[in-house]
Amino acid sequence: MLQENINIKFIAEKANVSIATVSNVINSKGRVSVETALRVKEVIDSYQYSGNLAAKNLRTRKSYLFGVVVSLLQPEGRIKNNPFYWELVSGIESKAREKSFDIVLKGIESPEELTTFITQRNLDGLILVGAKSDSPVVAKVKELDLPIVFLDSYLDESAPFQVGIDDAFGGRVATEHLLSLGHQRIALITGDLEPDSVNGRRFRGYRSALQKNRSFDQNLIFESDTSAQGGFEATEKIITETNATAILSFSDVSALGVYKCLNEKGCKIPDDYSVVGFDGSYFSTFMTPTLATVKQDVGEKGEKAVDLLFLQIEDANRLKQQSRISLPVTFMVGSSTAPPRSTRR
Amino acid sequence: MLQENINIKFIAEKANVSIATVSNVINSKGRVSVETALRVKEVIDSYQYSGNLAAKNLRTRKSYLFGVVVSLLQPEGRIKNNPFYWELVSGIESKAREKSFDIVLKGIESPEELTTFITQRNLDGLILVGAKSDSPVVAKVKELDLPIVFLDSYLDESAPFQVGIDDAFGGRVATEHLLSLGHQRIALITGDLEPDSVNGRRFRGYRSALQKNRSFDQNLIFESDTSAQGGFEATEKIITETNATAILSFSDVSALGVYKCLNEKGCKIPDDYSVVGFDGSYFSTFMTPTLATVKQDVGEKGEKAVDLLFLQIEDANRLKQQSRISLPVTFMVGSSTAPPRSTRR
DNA sequence: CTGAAAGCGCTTACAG
DNA sequence: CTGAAAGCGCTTACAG
Repeated sequence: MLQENINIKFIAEKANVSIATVSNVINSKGRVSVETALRVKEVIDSYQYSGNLAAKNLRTRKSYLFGVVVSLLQPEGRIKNNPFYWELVSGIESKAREKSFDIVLKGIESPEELTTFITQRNLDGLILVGAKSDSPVVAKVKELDLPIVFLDSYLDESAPFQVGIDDAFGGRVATEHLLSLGHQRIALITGDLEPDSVNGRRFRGYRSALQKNRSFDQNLIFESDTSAQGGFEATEKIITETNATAILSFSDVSALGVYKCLNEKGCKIPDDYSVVGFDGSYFSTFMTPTLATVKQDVGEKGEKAVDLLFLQIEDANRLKQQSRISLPVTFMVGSSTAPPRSTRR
Repeated sequence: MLQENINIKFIAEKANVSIATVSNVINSKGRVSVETALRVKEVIDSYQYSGNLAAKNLRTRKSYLFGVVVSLLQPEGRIKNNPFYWELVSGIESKAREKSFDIVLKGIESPEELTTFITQRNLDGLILVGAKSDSPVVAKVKELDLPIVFLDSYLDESAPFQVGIDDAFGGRVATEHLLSLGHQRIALITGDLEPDSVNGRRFRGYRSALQKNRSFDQNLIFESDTSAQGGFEATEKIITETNATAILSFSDVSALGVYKCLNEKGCKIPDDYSVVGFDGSYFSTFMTPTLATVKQDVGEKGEKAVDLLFLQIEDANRLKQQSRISLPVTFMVGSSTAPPRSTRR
């Protein structure tokens, strides 16, 4: 007694109609009488029939699949450790699910792998995270006739759909907060500092605030890994090599290392050093003292990216329209900042 | 000049062979002469042809797709905040990629959604994370004739393929560490305490260690959210309602809240309270004082799960074989534990 | 309103 | 060693 495959033909037979009618019912084409439709639906329900997407895909060229690519070409560390990716992917998935799209998560090691991935799977859209403007992946992908959204990237107009946050503003507002407290020497801990990157923009904000105040100093900038360890090592240098009174870290994760190092060296936060982070991670309010930070909504970033994908799918004309979404950030006051020691009494 | 679709027919024409031969070359069936194979390969390369998986899938019933499902039926908070999921998914993805499988990440809200997902996409395998033994999803999924691996679940023999860690051992070793320091009253902060769950097993380890020592006390157990906030709230109660000298948290994330609360109340770690976490998160060594914790390798858990999937795919006979992989955990000494105050001088 | 037929791009017996 | 043909499960003109 072998289980017959439940496919459209099986349903058609049970409902005494043709497979074309079953298809019309499923896709609500409306060219079916109400009674027939009802009967077909009943059969579908009773057998829990749910169609074969591969066959549908083959016929319609739609896969209902979005690719989410986190380039492995980036420094390995960032991928494994950044606690944000899950939140991001979570936002993407839930938004995609609303419209019955699935997401396939893919790490790639070369541009060719990406195009192969896209064509093999007939992807309906692609979300690329943290692509660098000069990356061969970006060049390759822009040639494709496919809805794409770049996340946390700063690409030129040839990549019309991008979602990010106001990084420059975040960098500026964090710096201005420290300036307003009276800090003049604000050390910076940053990841990779390419100009057209998230860090690059945050840096611009930092620099412009300081330049307005004539206190920008190249020697206070420390490029390190975006990780707790990276923050720790940068802080060691800051303590010994500079006379900074405040530390701005372009990620909360690094700020963990800043705290650790300051604690080990017997430096008090905020008495000896004020500290400001970036991201507004779930743990920032649980650090002691509470970390002042620039908060962003990572989940929403993912959701917006999916919105832009659907925009491109639903209205092909918009393909030409520029649409860079820049989500706002908020400065979160914490107990990790105070006026510098010299100005206090 | 419209771009012709590059499909198997196109390649066949360019190479002057039939599509059957192209197919045989692609799939290395070996029934093709060396010269022909070479010529075909050249054409394939020059057009960067990469096949259509939907068509292949339709024909062969293989999708080269694994589903990774994090049940949304669990308390919402756990999904969004747990920093481990990314590490887990990262391990799954990289292992799957080695054998050219892609993974589709899916949140589900009902058992029906899951079966629909599986049949629609013709999944070749499924990884289910943190399923409860009495969950309808588990019941539904076990009926299916599909390679499945349960992660961090404690199901009976009817679910032969499971991957987890030695939770009971972890709970025991953490407790014994505190006992050996002289602590008698060890408060416990745990998430959901179902018997057949990760927390349930860790609890068994905790309880058995304490019972052996005749110091198990039901009043020292605090069930709360697996989150920093949950840890914070539980600690407030521990301080005011108990005379505990040590706190064991079944997650490092909660331990963040423990630290926060103790700091706020002016309690010193480890002088007033010893603290032990669980998981060995990237941030545990960056807490001050360094958190003693039970370390697990989340990425490896994901990789092992994929291994078990391939085991089932490659050898259908093993479908009956029991194979629960329990990965080891290591106790990581930290600066967060010390003998209780009363025993010190 | 309904159904027969073609075709999406593959693989796989089968014949030669 | 090679190719013609059938068929996987759908959708979509098209005819009736």
